[in-house]
Amino acid sequence: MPPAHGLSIGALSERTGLAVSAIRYYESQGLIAPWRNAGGQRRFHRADIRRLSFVMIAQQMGFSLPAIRDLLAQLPGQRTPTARDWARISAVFRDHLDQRIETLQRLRDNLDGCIGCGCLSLSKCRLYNPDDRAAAKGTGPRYLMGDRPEG
Amino acid sequence: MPPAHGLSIGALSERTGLAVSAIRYYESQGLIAPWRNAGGQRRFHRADIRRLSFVMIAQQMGFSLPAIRDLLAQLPGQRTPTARDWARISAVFRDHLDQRIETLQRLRDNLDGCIGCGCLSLSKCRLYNPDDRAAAKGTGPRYLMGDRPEG
DNA sequence: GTAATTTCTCAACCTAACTTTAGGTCAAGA
DNA sequence: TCTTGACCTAAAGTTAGGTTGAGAAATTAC
Repeated sequence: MPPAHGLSIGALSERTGLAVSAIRYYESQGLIAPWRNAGGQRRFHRADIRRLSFVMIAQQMGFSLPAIRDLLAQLPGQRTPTARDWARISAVFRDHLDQRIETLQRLRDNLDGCIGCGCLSLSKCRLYNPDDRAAAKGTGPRYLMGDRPEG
Repeated sequence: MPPAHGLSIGALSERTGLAVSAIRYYESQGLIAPWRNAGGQRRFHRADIRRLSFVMIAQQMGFSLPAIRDLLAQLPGQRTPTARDWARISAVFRDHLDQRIETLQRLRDNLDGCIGCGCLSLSKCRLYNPDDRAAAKGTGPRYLMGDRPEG
Protein backbone atom coordinates (compact mmCIF):
# COMPACT_ATOMS: atom_id res chain seq x y z
CA MET A 1 0.00 0.00 0.00
CA PRO A 2 1.52 3.30 -1.06
CA PRO A 3 2.04 5.98 1.57
CA ALA A 4 -0.58 8.70 1.83
CA HIS A 5 1.68 11.19 0.16
CA GLY A 6 3.09 10.23 -3.23
CA LEU A 7 2.80 7.22 -5.49
CA SER A 8 5.85 5.21 -6.49
CA ILE A 9 6.56 4.78 -10.18
CA GLY A 10 5.38 1.19 -9.96
CA ALA A 11 2.07 2.24 -8.45
CA LEU A 12 1.59 4.86 -11.15
CA SER A 13 2.43 2.26 -13.77
CA GLU A 14 -0.27 -0.03 -12.41
CA ARG A 15 -2.84 2.72 -12.29
CA THR A 16 -2.22 3.93 -15.83
CA GLY A 17 -1.20 0.75 -17.58
CA LEU A 18 1.95 2.45 -18.82
CA ALA A 19 5.31 0.72 -18.55
CA VAL A 20 7.63 2.02 -15.88
CA SER A 21 10.20 2.76 -18.57
CA ALA A 22 7.63 4.81 -20.48
CA ILE A 23 6.90 6.95 -17.44
CA ARG A 24 10.60 7.62 -16.93
CA TYR A 25 10.83 8.51 -20.60
CA TYR A 26 7.92 10.92 -20.29
CA GLU A 27 9.69 12.61 -17.44
CA SER A 28 12.80 12.98 -19.59
CA GLN A 29 10.58 14.63 -22.21
CA GLY A 30 9.09 17.06 -19.74
CA LEU A 31 5.59 15.61 -19.72
CA ILE A 32 5.57 14.93 -16.01
CA ALA A 33 7.65 16.18 -13.10
CA PRO A 34 7.78 13.96 -10.02
CA TRP A 35 9.74 14.88 -6.91
CA ARG A 36 12.18 12.57 -5.15
CA ASN A 37 11.99 11.00 -1.73
CA ALA A 38 14.92 10.75 0.67
CA GLY A 39 16.27 7.69 -1.10
CA GLY A 40 16.18 9.34 -4.53
CA GLN A 41 13.11 7.49 -5.78
CA ARG A 42 10.42 9.22 -7.80
CA ARG A 43 7.18 10.14 -6.11
CA PHE A 44 4.07 11.19 -8.02
CA HIS A 45 0.89 13.06 -7.20
CA ARG A 46 -2.41 11.28 -7.61
CA ALA A 47 -3.30 13.94 -10.16
CA ASP A 48 -0.53 12.55 -12.34
CA ILE A 49 -2.71 9.54 -13.11
CA ARG A 50 -5.04 11.91 -14.89
CA ARG A 51 -2.13 13.68 -16.49
CA LEU A 52 -0.76 10.48 -17.98
CA SER A 53 -4.20 9.41 -19.07
CA PHE A 54 -4.46 12.65 -20.93
CA VAL A 55 -1.14 11.91 -22.58
CA MET A 56 -2.41 8.55 -23.78
CA ILE A 57 -5.61 9.97 -25.16
CA ALA A 58 -3.73 12.75 -26.92
CA GLN A 59 -1.42 10.18 -28.46
CA GLN A 60 -4.38 8.26 -29.80
CA MET A 61 -5.44 11.44 -31.46
CA GLY A 62 -2.12 11.73 -33.20
CA PHE A 63 -0.34 14.37 -31.12
CA SER A 64 3.41 14.09 -30.72
CA LEU A 65 4.95 14.16 -27.28
CA PRO A 66 6.32 17.70 -27.71
CA ALA A 67 2.86 18.86 -28.77
CA ILE A 68 1.33 17.17 -25.75
CA ARG A 69 3.90 18.80 -23.52
CA ASP A 70 2.81 22.17 -24.88
CA LEU A 71 -0.82 21.36 -24.24
CA LEU A 72 -0.03 20.32 -20.69
CA ALA A 73 1.94 23.50 -20.16
CA GLN A 74 -1.36 25.33 -20.21
CA LEU A 75 -2.41 23.64 -17.00
CA PRO A 76 -2.06 25.57 -13.74
CA GLY A 77 1.33 25.03 -12.21
CA GLN A 78 0.48 25.34 -8.53
CA ARG A 79 -2.91 23.86 -7.84
CA THR A 80 -4.22 20.49 -8.95
CA PRO A 81 -5.99 20.92 -12.29
CA THR A 82 -9.76 20.99 -12.12
CA ALA A 83 -12.24 19.41 -14.49
CA ARG A 84 -12.64 22.81 -16.08
CA ASP A 85 -8.90 23.03 -16.71
CA TRP A 86 -8.91 19.72 -18.50
CA ALA A 87 -12.00 20.53 -20.49
CA ARG A 88 -10.48 23.73 -21.82
CA ILE A 89 -7.51 21.83 -23.16
CA SER A 90 -9.65 19.05 -24.50
CA ALA A 91 -11.33 21.51 -26.82
CA VAL A 92 -8.09 21.60 -28.79
CA PHE A 93 -8.56 17.91 -29.40
CA ARG A 94 -11.86 18.63 -31.02
CA ASP A 95 -10.34 20.78 -33.76
CA HIS A 96 -7.58 18.32 -34.36
CA LEU A 97 -10.00 15.43 -34.72
CA ASP A 98 -12.28 17.42 -36.97
CA GLN A 99 -9.43 18.10 -39.33
CA ARG A 100 -8.26 14.52 -39.43
CA ILE A 101 -11.75 13.24 -40.06
CA GLU A 102 -12.30 15.74 -42.82
CA THR A 103 -9.07 14.78 -44.56
CA LEU A 104 -9.92 11.12 -44.43
CA GLN A 105 -13.42 11.71 -45.69
CA ARG A 106 -12.16 13.70 -48.63
CA LEU A 107 -9.70 10.94 -49.37
CA ARG A 108 -12.51 8.39 -49.22
CA ASP A 109 -14.77 10.39 -51.48
CA ASN A 110 -12.03 10.78 -54.04
CA LEU A 111 -11.27 7.11 -53.83
CA ASP A 112 -14.91 6.28 -54.44
CA GLY A 113 -14.78 8.29 -57.62
CA CYS A 114 -11.67 6.45 -58.69
CA ILE A 115 -13.11 3.03 -57.98
CA GLY A 116 -16.14 4.04 -59.99
CA CYS A 117 -14.15 5.08 -63.03
CA GLY A 118 -11.42 2.54 -62.48
CA CYS A 119 -8.80 5.14 -63.31
CA LEU A 120 -6.43 5.49 -60.38
CA SER A 121 -4.04 7.09 -62.82
CA LEU A 122 -5.72 9.47 -65.23
CA SER A 123 -4.56 13.03 -65.32
CA LYS A 124 -7.73 14.20 -63.62
CA CYS A 125 -7.58 11.63 -60.83
CA ARG A 126 -8.73 13.39 -57.70
CA LEU A 127 -6.46 11.37 -55.49
CA TYR A 128 -3.95 13.92 -56.62
CA ASN A 129 -4.80 16.54 -54.05
CA PRO A 130 -2.27 18.99 -52.66
CA ASP A 131 -4.09 19.30 -49.34
CA ASP A 132 -4.11 15.62 -48.69
CA ARG A 133 -0.60 15.33 -49.95
CA ALA A 134 0.44 17.86 -47.37
CA ALA A 135 -1.31 15.79 -44.76
CA ALA A 136 0.99 12.89 -45.53
CA LYS A 137 4.04 12.45 -43.41
CA GLY A 138 6.70 12.45 -46.10
CA THR A 139 8.58 15.56 -47.06
CA GLY A 140 9.09 17.14 -50.44
CA PRO A 141 6.83 17.21 -53.44
CA ARG A 142 5.10 14.05 -54.42
CA TYR A 143 3.19 13.77 -57.64
CA LEU A 144 0.56 11.13 -57.28
CA MET A 145 -0.38 8.68 -59.99
CA GLY A 146 2.35 9.89 -62.29
CA ASP A 147 0.64 13.20 -63.00
CA ARG A 148 2.67 16.32 -62.52
CA PRO A 149 1.06 19.68 -61.86
CA GLU A 150 2.33 20.96 -65.22
CA GLY A 151 1.17 17.90 -67.07
CA MET B 1 15.47 11.23 -73.08
CA PRO B 2 14.94 7.72 -71.73
CA PRO B 3 15.15 4.82 -74.14
CA ALA B 4 11.91 3.31 -75.39
CA HIS B 5 12.32 0.28 -73.17
CA GLY B 6 12.80 0.92 -69.47
CA LEU B 7 13.01 4.01 -67.31
CA SER B 8 16.10 4.76 -65.27
CA ILE B 9 15.69 5.24 -61.55
CA GLY B 10 16.17 8.96 -62.01
CA ALA B 11 13.40 9.14 -64.58
CA LEU B 12 11.07 7.20 -62.31
CA SER B 13 11.99 9.51 -59.47
CA GLU B 14 11.02 12.53 -61.57
CA ARG B 15 7.76 10.99 -62.66
CA THR B 16 6.66 9.99 -59.17
CA GLY B 17 8.25 12.69 -57.05
CA LEU B 18 9.84 10.02 -54.89
CA ALA B 19 13.51 10.28 -53.97
CA VAL B 20 15.85 7.92 -55.74
CA SER B 21 16.88 6.55 -52.36
CA ALA B 22 13.25 5.84 -51.52
CA ILE B 23 12.76 3.86 -54.71
CA ARG B 24 15.81 1.75 -53.95
CA TYR B 25 14.47 1.24 -50.47
CA TYR B 26 11.12 0.13 -51.81
CA GLU B 27 12.88 -2.40 -53.98
CA SER B 28 14.69 -3.73 -50.93
CA GLN B 29 11.28 -4.13 -49.27
CA GLY B 30 9.85 -6.04 -52.20
CA LEU B 31 7.42 -3.37 -53.36
CA ILE B 32 8.87 -3.10 -56.83
CA ALA B 33 11.11 -5.36 -58.91
CA PRO B 34 13.11 -3.67 -61.66
CA TRP B 35 15.41 -5.56 -63.97
CA ARG B 36 19.01 -4.58 -64.72
CA ASN B 37 20.58 -3.41 -67.95
CA ALA B 38 23.95 -4.58 -69.26
CA GLY B 39 25.79 -2.13 -67.00
CA GLY B 40 23.93 -3.23 -63.86
CA GLN B 41 21.64 -0.24 -63.62
CA ARG B 42 17.98 -0.57 -62.67
CA ARG B 43 15.38 -0.31 -65.39
CA PHE B 44 11.68 0.13 -64.69
CA HIS B 45 8.46 -0.42 -66.60
CA ARG B 46 6.24 2.55 -67.26
CA ALA B 47 3.58 0.68 -65.28
CA ASP B 48 5.79 1.09 -62.23
CA ILE B 49 4.87 4.78 -62.10
CA ARG B 50 1.36 3.70 -61.29
CA ARG B 51 2.62 1.09 -58.89
CA LEU B 52 4.59 3.61 -56.89
CA SER B 53 1.72 6.06 -57.00
CA PHE B 54 -0.40 3.36 -55.46
CA VAL B 55 2.23 2.91 -52.77
CA MET B 56 2.09 6.60 -51.92
CA ILE B 57 -1.67 6.69 -51.74
CA ALA B 58 -1.74 3.57 -49.59
CA GLN B 59 0.76 5.16 -47.24
CA GLN B 60 -1.42 8.22 -46.89
CA MET B 61 -4.17 5.89 -45.83
CA GLY B 62 -2.02 4.47 -43.09
CA PHE B 63 -0.88 1.17 -44.58
CA SER B 64 2.57 -0.08 -43.66
CA LEU B 65 4.99 -1.07 -46.39
CA PRO B 66 4.61 -4.81 -45.67
CA ALA B 67 0.84 -4.41 -45.91
CA ILE B 68 1.19 -2.56 -49.19
CA ARG B 69 3.46 -5.27 -50.48
CA ASP B 70 0.76 -7.81 -49.72
CA LEU B 71 -1.82 -5.72 -51.52
CA LEU B 72 0.41 -5.40 -54.56
CA ALA B 73 1.00 -9.14 -54.56
CA GLN B 74 -2.59 -9.52 -55.73
CA LEU B 75 -1.76 -7.87 -59.03
CA PRO B 76 -1.20 -10.07 -62.09
CA GLY B 77 2.42 -11.11 -62.33
CA GLN B 78 2.78 -11.45 -66.07
CA ARG B 79 0.75 -8.79 -67.81
CA THR B 80 0.63 -5.10 -67.08
CA PRO B 81 -2.14 -4.41 -64.55
CA THR B 82 -5.29 -2.91 -66.00
CA ALA B 83 -7.47 -0.20 -64.53
CA ARG B 84 -9.79 -2.96 -63.36
CA ASP B 85 -6.94 -4.67 -61.53
CA TRP B 86 -6.12 -1.49 -59.66
CA ALA B 87 -9.73 -0.74 -58.88
CA ARG B 88 -10.25 -4.17 -57.36
CA ILE B 89 -7.34 -3.62 -54.98
CA SER B 90 -8.39 -0.07 -54.23
CA ALA B 91 -11.62 -1.34 -52.80
CA VAL B 92 -9.61 -2.58 -49.83
CA PHE B 93 -8.75 1.04 -49.17
CA ARG B 94 -12.38 1.82 -48.79
CA ASP B 95 -12.87 -0.53 -45.86
CA HIS B 96 -9.72 0.66 -44.20
CA LEU B 97 -10.74 4.29 -44.50
CA ASP B 98 -14.24 3.58 -43.27
CA GLN B 99 -12.84 1.98 -40.16
CA ARG B 100 -10.41 4.77 -39.45
CA ILE B 101 -13.06 7.41 -39.93
CA GLU B 102 -15.45 5.55 -37.67
CA THR B 103 -12.88 5.23 -34.92
CA LEU B 104 -12.06 8.91 -35.05
CA GLN B 105 -15.71 9.88 -35.06
CA ARG B 106 -16.39 7.74 -32.02
CA LEU B 107 -13.42 9.31 -30.32
CA ARG B 108 -14.75 12.75 -31.18
CA ASP B 109 -18.23 11.98 -29.94
CA ASN B 110 -16.89 10.66 -26.68
CA LEU B 111 -14.70 13.68 -26.32
CA ASP B 112 -17.68 15.95 -26.87
CA GLY B 113 -19.43 14.22 -24.02
CA CYS B 114 -16.41 14.70 -21.84
CA ILE B 115 -16.05 18.34 -22.68
CA GLY B 116 -19.70 18.74 -21.84
CA CYS B 117 -19.41 17.15 -18.45
CA GLY B 118 -15.87 18.30 -17.90
CA CYS B 119 -14.92 14.93 -16.50
CA LEU B 120 -12.07 13.46 -18.52
CA SER B 121 -11.46 11.19 -15.57
CA LEU B 122 -14.66 9.87 -14.04
CA SER B 123 -15.14 6.15 -13.90
CA LYS B 124 -17.77 6.32 -16.60
CA CYS B 125 -15.66 8.42 -18.96
CA ARG B 126 -16.30 7.14 -22.44
CA LEU B 127 -12.82 7.92 -23.60
CA TYR B 128 -12.09 4.66 -21.92
CA ASN B 129 -12.98 2.46 -24.87
CA PRO B 130 -11.34 -0.90 -25.53
CA ASP B 131 -11.90 -0.64 -29.29
CA ASP B 132 -10.20 2.67 -29.58
CA ARG B 133 -7.52 1.54 -27.22
CA ALA B 134 -6.82 -1.35 -29.52
CA ALA B 135 -6.55 1.10 -32.39
CA ALA B 136 -3.69 2.85 -30.62
CA LYS B 137 -0.18 1.85 -31.53
CA GLY B 138 1.13 0.90 -28.14
CA THR B 139 1.10 -2.66 -26.89
CA GLY B 140 -0.35 -4.11 -23.75
CA PRO B 141 -3.37 -3.07 -21.75
CA ARG B 142 -3.84 0.59 -21.03
CA TYR B 143 -6.44 1.82 -18.63
CA LEU B 144 -7.41 5.31 -19.55
CA MET B 145 -8.06 8.09 -17.09
CA GLY B 146 -7.00 5.97 -14.16
CA ASP B 147 -10.07 3.76 -14.34
CA ARG B 148 -9.54 0.08 -14.41
CA PRO B 149 -12.08 -2.32 -15.91
CA GLU B 150 -12.72 -3.84 -12.48
CA GLY B 151 -12.99 -0.55 -10.62
C1' DG C 1 37.59 11.45 -76.12
C1' DT C 2 36.95 13.71 -72.21
C1' DA C 3 33.95 15.80 -68.70
C1' DA C 4 29.88 15.86 -66.18
C1' DT C 5 26.01 13.22 -64.56
C1' DT C 6 23.92 9.31 -62.96
C1' DT C 7 23.96 5.23 -60.97
C1' DC C 8 25.89 1.46 -58.23
C1' DT C 9 26.60 -0.89 -53.31
C1' DC C 10 27.13 -0.87 -48.57
C1' DA C 11 27.18 0.99 -44.27
C1' DA C 12 26.07 4.48 -41.20
C1' DC C 13 22.94 7.81 -39.71
C1' DC C 14 18.19 9.90 -38.70
C1' DT C 15 13.54 10.69 -35.82
C1' DA C 16 9.97 9.08 -32.62
C1' DA C 17 8.80 6.65 -28.90
C1' DC C 18 10.11 3.63 -26.30
C1' DT C 19 12.50 -0.96 -24.28
C1' DT C 20 16.42 -3.45 -22.73
C1' DT C 21 20.65 -4.17 -20.40
C1' DA C 22 24.21 -3.54 -17.02
C1' DG C 23 25.62 -2.50 -12.74
C1' DG C 24 24.26 -0.87 -8.51
C1' DT C 25 20.92 1.01 -4.54
C1' DC C 26 16.69 1.15 -1.67
C1' DA C 27 12.80 -0.76 0.83
C1' DA C 28 9.84 -4.30 2.86
C1' DG C 29 8.87 -8.83 4.78
C1' DA C 30 10.12 -13.23 7.52
C1' DT D 1 19.64 -9.94 9.27
C1' DC D 2 18.85 -11.66 5.10
C1' DT D 3 16.64 -11.71 0.96
C1' DT D 4 13.69 -10.43 -2.52
C1' DG D 5 11.69 -7.13 -5.26
C1' DA D 6 11.29 -2.41 -6.66
C1' DC D 7 13.99 1.33 -8.04
C1' DC D 8 18.08 4.10 -9.79
C1' DT D 9 21.20 5.92 -14.00
C1' DA D 10 23.25 5.80 -18.40
C1' DA D 11 23.78 3.94 -22.62
C1' DA D 12 22.59 1.05 -26.20
C1' DG D 13 19.01 -1.38 -28.90
C1' DT D 14 14.46 -1.47 -31.54
C1' DT D 15 11.11 -0.49 -35.52
C1' DA D 16 9.55 2.15 -39.51
C1' DG D 17 10.71 4.52 -43.21
C1' DG D 18 13.74 6.31 -45.03
C1' DT D 19 18.47 9.74 -46.03
C1' DT D 20 23.44 10.48 -46.38
C1' DG D 21 28.09 9.52 -47.64
C1' DA D 22 32.06 7.19 -49.77
C1' DG D 23 34.19 5.36 -53.51
C1' DA D 24 33.70 3.22 -57.91
C1' DA D 25 31.56 2.19 -62.42
C1' DA D 26 28.30 3.40 -66.14
C1' DT D 27 26.13 6.67 -69.14
C1' DT D 28 25.34 10.95 -71.37
C1' DA D 29 26.69 15.45 -73.25
C1' DC D 30 29.74 18.12 -75.81
